[in-house]
Amino acid sequence: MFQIDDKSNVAIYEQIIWKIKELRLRGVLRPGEKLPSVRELSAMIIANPNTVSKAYQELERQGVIETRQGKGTFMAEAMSNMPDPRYRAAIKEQLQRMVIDAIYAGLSLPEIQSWLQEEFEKLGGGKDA
Amino acid sequence: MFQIDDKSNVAIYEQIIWKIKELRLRGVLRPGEKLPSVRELSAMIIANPNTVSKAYQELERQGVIETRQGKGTFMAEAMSNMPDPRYRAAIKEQLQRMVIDAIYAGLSLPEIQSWLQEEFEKLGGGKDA
Amino acid sequence: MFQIDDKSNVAIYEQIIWKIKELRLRGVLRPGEKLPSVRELSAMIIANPNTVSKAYQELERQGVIETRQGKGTFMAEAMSNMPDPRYRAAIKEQLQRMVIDAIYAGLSLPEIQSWLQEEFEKLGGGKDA
Amino acid sequence: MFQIDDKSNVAIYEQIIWKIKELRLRGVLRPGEKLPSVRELSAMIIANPNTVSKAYQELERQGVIETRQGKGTFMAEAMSNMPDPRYRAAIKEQLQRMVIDAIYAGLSLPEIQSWLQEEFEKLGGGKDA
DNA sequence: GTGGTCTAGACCACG
DNA sequence: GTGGTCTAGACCACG
Repeated sequence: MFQIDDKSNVAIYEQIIWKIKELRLRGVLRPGEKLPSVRELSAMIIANPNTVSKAYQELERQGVIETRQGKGTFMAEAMSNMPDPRYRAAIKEQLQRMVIDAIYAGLSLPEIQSWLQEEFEKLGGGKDA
Repeated sequence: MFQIDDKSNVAIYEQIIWKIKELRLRGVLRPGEKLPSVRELSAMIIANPNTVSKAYQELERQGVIETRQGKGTFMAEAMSNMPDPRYRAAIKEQLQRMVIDAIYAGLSLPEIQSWLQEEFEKLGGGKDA
Repeated sequence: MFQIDDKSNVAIYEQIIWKIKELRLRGVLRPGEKLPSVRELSAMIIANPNTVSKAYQELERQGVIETRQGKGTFMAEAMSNMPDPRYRAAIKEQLQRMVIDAIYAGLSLPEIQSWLQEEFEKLGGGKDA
Repeated sequence: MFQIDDKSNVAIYEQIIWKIKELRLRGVLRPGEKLPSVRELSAMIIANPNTVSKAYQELERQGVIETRQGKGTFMAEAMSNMPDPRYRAAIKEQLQRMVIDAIYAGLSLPEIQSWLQEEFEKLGGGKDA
């Protein structure tokens, strides 16, 4: 279920965040579903509990998961979209950098477009799988 | 010509790298053109010369710019595309993360597609502007 | 284990790079083995941490070592050979310059051949010691 | 006759030194032959006269060329070998670094041996062509 | 504790 | 004037 890349430049806690969001979008994790505890997940992926904890805190801040005292951590019932304009701007910059790198890697627009569509479909396009 | 965001999470030297690639793709910087010296650019963007130097070194390693001893730094004549498969995989991951964030931000596929096309056109799509 | 020559014309960070590659080839450093931290090595060889850091960064770029976030730096598992033709050309030039200097120093072909063989054997000839 | 690589990491004055030694070893430049003046050579290779001057000074110091006041610069009559042990040690280090790089580039001993022999023969092996 | 980034500034080789 | 190397040291993210 869970693959983390030790050697990646992307911080492990960020990999966890993206992975959980991805699993949510793909319908593998469902609303209200219980997540592994910090200790369980850190054991599963061989990471420091602090690292998992940091990921969970950030996910909670974003409304993706919820902690219920004494009961554990759960996927949120609703998928919160954050229509924060600053957030949109950040994504646009992410896309701009990706496009620059892509052109330098010799990728064509149709190629990236097909990747984009493929990813969107794999993730259900937000249609709350 | 050159805007650097102090408060960004993206490191200054990385911002410089992307900016120079962007200006190259948009045709603002042309093949063989002389770049500002390390000291000049660091004065322009109010950064430390070492930071600019690090960006220039990485750009040289990527074949984007060239250093000629005692003469300064120049845009490379040819735009090197790097058909390195590892590099393509890294870009695909970049795109995957962007899509996850985009869906969570409530963006639709058509919206991102139009952003993508817009960016590609703005950057000449590698058609060596 | 680690000797750096202060007075050499070869930059300290380059000496570190060659030394680590040499120790790897001689089997002193083994795949997956933990390297001294930047701070430790800089203390060992009495150099600035930044200098060691620069060497480590270049070694990582070449695939010789790997950095794992917050865990330290490790020898890569596999020895990456880089069959980059530009790289081969650079080595041939290195050899050409060495031969010119050798002839001017009055060295004969058999002498250099025996040095070459000796070095190759000492380094295991890439047979992944 | 003379090729200098602007973009090489090897300093231009060092390229000139190696080139003149190479031409001498290959018999293109002969003992006692007149060399182009500093100004002529700097014009030929589009370099700064100071750069050529530095190369000539170093070549003279090594006994490869001779300056005769008011007459110009000439190849030395005899090929001076310098059996300086420090010099031999430096060449051995040069060879060691080359071998390390070669193994990392996936080159085999026979390959380098054949390169070595080839170069030696091309340069007359010091047999004062 | 670990490496990454950045500043400040020195010194030097090269051109 | 140009970039390359190095020192000294701060601050921070990550684990």
